[in-house]
Amino acid sequence: MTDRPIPPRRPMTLRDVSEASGVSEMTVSRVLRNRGDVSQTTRERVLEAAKDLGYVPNKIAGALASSRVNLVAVIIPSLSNMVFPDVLGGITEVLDETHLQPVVGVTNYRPEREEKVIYEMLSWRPSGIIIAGIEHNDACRKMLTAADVPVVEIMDVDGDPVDSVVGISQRRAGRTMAEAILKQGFEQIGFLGTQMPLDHRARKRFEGFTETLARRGMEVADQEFYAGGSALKKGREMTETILGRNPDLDFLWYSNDMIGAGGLLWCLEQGIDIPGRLGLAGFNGTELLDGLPRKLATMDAGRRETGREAAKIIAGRADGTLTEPKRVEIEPTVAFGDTLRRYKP
Amino acid sequence: MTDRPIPPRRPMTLRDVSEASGVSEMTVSRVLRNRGDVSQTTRERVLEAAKDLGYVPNKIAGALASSRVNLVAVIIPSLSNMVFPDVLGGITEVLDETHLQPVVGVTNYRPEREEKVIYEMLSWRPSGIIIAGIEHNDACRKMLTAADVPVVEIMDVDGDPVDSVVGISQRRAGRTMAEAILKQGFEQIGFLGTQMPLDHRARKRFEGFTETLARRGMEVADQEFYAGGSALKKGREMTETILGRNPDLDFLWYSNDMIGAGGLLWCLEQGIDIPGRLGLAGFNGTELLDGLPRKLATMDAGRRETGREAAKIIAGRADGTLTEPKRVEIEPTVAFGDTLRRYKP
DNA sequence: CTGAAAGCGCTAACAT
DNA sequence: ATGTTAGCGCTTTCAG
Repeated sequence: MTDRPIPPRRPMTLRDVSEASGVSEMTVSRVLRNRGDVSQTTRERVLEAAKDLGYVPNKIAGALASSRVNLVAVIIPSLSNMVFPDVLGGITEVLDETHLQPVVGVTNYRPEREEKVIYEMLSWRPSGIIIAGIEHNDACRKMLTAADVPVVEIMDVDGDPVDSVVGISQRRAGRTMAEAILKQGFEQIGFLGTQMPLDHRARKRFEGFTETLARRGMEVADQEFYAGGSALKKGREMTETILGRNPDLDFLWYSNDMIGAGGLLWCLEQGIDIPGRLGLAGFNGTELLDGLPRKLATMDAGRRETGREAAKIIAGRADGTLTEPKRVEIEPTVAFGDTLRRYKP
Repeated sequence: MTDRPIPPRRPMTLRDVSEASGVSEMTVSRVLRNRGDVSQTTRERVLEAAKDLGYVPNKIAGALASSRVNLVAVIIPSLSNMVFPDVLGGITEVLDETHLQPVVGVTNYRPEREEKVIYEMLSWRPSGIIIAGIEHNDACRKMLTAADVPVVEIMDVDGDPVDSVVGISQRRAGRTMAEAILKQGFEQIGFLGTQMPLDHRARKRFEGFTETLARRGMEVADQEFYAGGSALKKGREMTETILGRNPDLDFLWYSNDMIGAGGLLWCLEQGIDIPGRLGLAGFNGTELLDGLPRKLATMDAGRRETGREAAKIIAGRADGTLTEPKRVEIEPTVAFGDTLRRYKP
């Protein structure tokens, strides 16, 4: 056995497949992209050679040459929020039918991270951007506009979108919830939410809520906020605190289902009559609520549908089917569950 | 005002910044990458021009020229599982200190999707791959090996890793849990889990569990599986079913905390003495459990730490600090909570 | 400290 | 149906 020096391992290229199959690089490229007419024989020969070598095309080179990138940037504030995985599910569902691929970036609700993530994503020249929220700082807006890429802002339609927008009106959601609560005759309403000045969606919801109360000459009787920790536990604690401070409250609205669930559990343990003595509602329409002792009222924000619609817009833009910015407002629906309806219908 | 035809909008390049700043493309490139010596004056001039134009470098071209990509592919089965966002948190925490960027791909526990995601990710020539699980089909293993990229398989160390591996031994976790349960004198043990032949980690855990029982001449008295739907609700239903069928059970082990929580809630409603009459335990050490009426026993799988260690390995490989494959076994710990300890310590 | 030339691995646009 | 040529926008390398 001769002892020839091993040449340094060079990354594999089209050329290797070309040589292995005895076909020009161009034809190999055609086969690998199912493009143009290639004879059945050549096609098979190439495919076999490629598979045999374990060849994976270099999309970096491909993208540079074709100025086409099949990536869709999805920028969201958090993964642990329950709602974002759902949106992502809707996006994936639609993109799976196309040649497009979602790529996720997380900002942790921090504007400076959002800026960095957008910059980073844009530097890969994606086919589209789906981004949570409609509030972005100037730098972000500038980048998104200048990039000349389809942009879909999601989960909030109250404001001035960069391009397309899909989601519920958070303000309207707040109003609708307030109306539902008032209609049931509740009057002393407490609000419990996250301490997040940067969660604009929660803020707008709250604004819509108070606005409707104000129109009837009412206001939120008490509020309580939390940050960090187990949302379920915080829900308990905040509920105990707010009711301790203000025993006359007859309704509690929670800014998300998880803290609402915590509150519900605590109230049941205390033997509080729900919803006779105290009504409760959460927000998001989380699946989780199905397993609680009593079904917490909530509001479905159409997360999955939001994801689907956003993805459809990007896909439409990518294949030229769609050329204009689009605005899709999703209708949020109140789920009364067992904790909001005081009077039997 | 003259009516000159607007030239077609061409994507912005280094050249535009070069012209705007009156400096060669090469120097602009140097400034933008903080590379080499550039005079303070030139640097500022370039930076201003770039910012002014809203220039975002084209990483595709950069990566092609330098064969350096700052992306780390993170491939996980699901986002709605609670555990993966935590791992991702650990990964991000470490990568944030570097120039590397995580990019997430989701497989939905489907091997054919895993294959596709790996292929797609590899085609972008990432600096590393972090992938959940150690079980991959031949095509996947072949790609991962051939790619000549640092690979870290996570969350399971029982098997033959492609390269590096970080996580708990799922089998050992099952054994440890069995020992803890037996030590408390429980004897009629039921198991409740997900109906997922492809969730190898759950399977191995179960195998370790039964193995330990077998060593004492015991076996799992009954089992129940579910697929899809609200885990909390399924936990309730399964618990009712299994206890209905087999009232003599004195312990239930759930393959995840969410169904465990459902079971716990149901049992408490039924007035079952926990853990006197019936012991319960989940798995994962989820934060969620903090808010339950009683604290469910569980096992912390060190998710965040797993993410951190995996990211450290990739970072080390990327900067040349680390050259050998590494194996990091994380120690899972039993959290007794209020539902496992029969006798006060 | 700055610039010029060559080329990364692929594909568009033409040949043939 | 297949091959040839000329870049894509950047970075590497080498010269000033």
